[in-house]
Amino acid sequence: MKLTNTLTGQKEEFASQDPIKLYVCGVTPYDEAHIGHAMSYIIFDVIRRYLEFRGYRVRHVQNFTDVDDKLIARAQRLGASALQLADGFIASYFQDMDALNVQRAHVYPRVTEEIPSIVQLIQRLEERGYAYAVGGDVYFRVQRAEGYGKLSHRSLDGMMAGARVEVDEAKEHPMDFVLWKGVKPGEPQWESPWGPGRPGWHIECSAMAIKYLGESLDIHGGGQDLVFPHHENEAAQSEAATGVQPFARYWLHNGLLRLGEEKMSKSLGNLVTIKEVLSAHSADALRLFVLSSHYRNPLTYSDEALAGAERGADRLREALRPVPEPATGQPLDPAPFHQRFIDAMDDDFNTAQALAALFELAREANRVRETGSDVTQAQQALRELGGVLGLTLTQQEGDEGRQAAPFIQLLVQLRNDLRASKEYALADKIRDQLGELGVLLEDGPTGTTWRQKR
RNA sequence: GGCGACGUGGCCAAGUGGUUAAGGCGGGGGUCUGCAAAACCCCUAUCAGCGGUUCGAAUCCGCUCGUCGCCUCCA
Repeated sequence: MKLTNTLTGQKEEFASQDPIKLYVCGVTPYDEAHIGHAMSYIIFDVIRRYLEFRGYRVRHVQNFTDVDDKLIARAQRLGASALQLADGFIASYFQDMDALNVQRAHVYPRVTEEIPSIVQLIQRLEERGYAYAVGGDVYFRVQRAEGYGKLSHRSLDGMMAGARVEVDEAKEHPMDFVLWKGVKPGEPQWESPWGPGRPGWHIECSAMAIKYLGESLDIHGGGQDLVFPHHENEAAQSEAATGVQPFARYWLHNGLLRLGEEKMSKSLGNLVTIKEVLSAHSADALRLFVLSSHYRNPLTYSDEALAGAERGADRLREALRPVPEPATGQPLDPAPFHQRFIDAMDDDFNTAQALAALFELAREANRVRETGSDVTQAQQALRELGGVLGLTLTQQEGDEGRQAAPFIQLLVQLRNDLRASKEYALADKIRDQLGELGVLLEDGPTGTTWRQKR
């Protein structure tokens, strides 16, 4: 199995360890999760599912950064506490992830509940000469960190040349970053050896990862926008504190979702929330859309693309229709498709190629079932491998659908009586009008079936 | 300005040195059907441009053009 490691910039053989220690950077819960988040968490969900499919055990930890400037600012604007605001958006986040069929991590540590470990880690850095206090703040001493910039492949000099580095008199070096922020009026605060305050941005991930997974991780993941400064700083301070290298053996980063020609991001305000997408499209469609390109490449969102993905999802679902009569022909052997799926996924999680194998399996199953072949094994394989990609491939009928079912069935029977007596005009009218209500009728050789359109 | 990624059919998107350049969506034609729908079959590209390396390149190198990302909060 091979995967591309941001640290080396190379596609490397994945040297297995069991259980695999997987840390994925979570969200700052100050707003609804958007489809950029969906993309990232779908990708890491698939990576985890595939590792498990390949027989590894995976211990998956994902944080919530529930103290942060924007979270505090928003809470103050709304007259709520930061904690309340975070609680609400965390609940909403879990709703979204459940709806997307994203498996839950084993642990979801929250910054506000991990302050002691964070303080301890900063103390360790201070003892080892990597941190210094100025006023109530504590900074990380970037110049002392050997190899700083190795993850994002840039040098301190190169970054300084960017000229957008703000000069702060308090800091020894402009790139030094804050580990502990001294308290400001009206902000959440905790006691510490440096006075009351709260953690800086990057330190929480180090503290939580080390606490729940140990001093060296197998895989650390997140969006490409986190490579610098977040992951760079996380790696630097973790290695500085523990002396263990590397902090993470494999760094995996997904490409960013774009809307039009720009990245979708909170600061640009060009967001589409997960809830908005799921009100119009199925989770399978969103997953198919995300997985149809390679996870490291950027992807451009559009409603048309989602609609296309929905059609594709429909086709896979269709292939799973039950076979009514007992099949007599040669059973379809899914093994070659199974193997193609594995070969694709083993190669840096090439989900696009893996999906191609599934589509071809679906087509082959549809093709041979018409000649009476047994496709139950093929369907089982499609279901299983689809499941590895987190696809449910089921029609999600709402409560309305379930309640309307007997009435729809009644209309279908009535219409078939009309068809039997060749009253096609009326029969078509029933079909058309049900269609307008979102109910699709299909007359097959074995009878009429119906399903809901989205 | 520094670092990096990308440019493949109408759209999305795999492939990264050598059989007929995956797959999805869309479009066209057909089979099936009372008609549809679904399903299936057939058709729909020479890989941004230029130059080079090589027996051979979409795939390696250089240049040009274009797009995007990071360098500041961000999955």
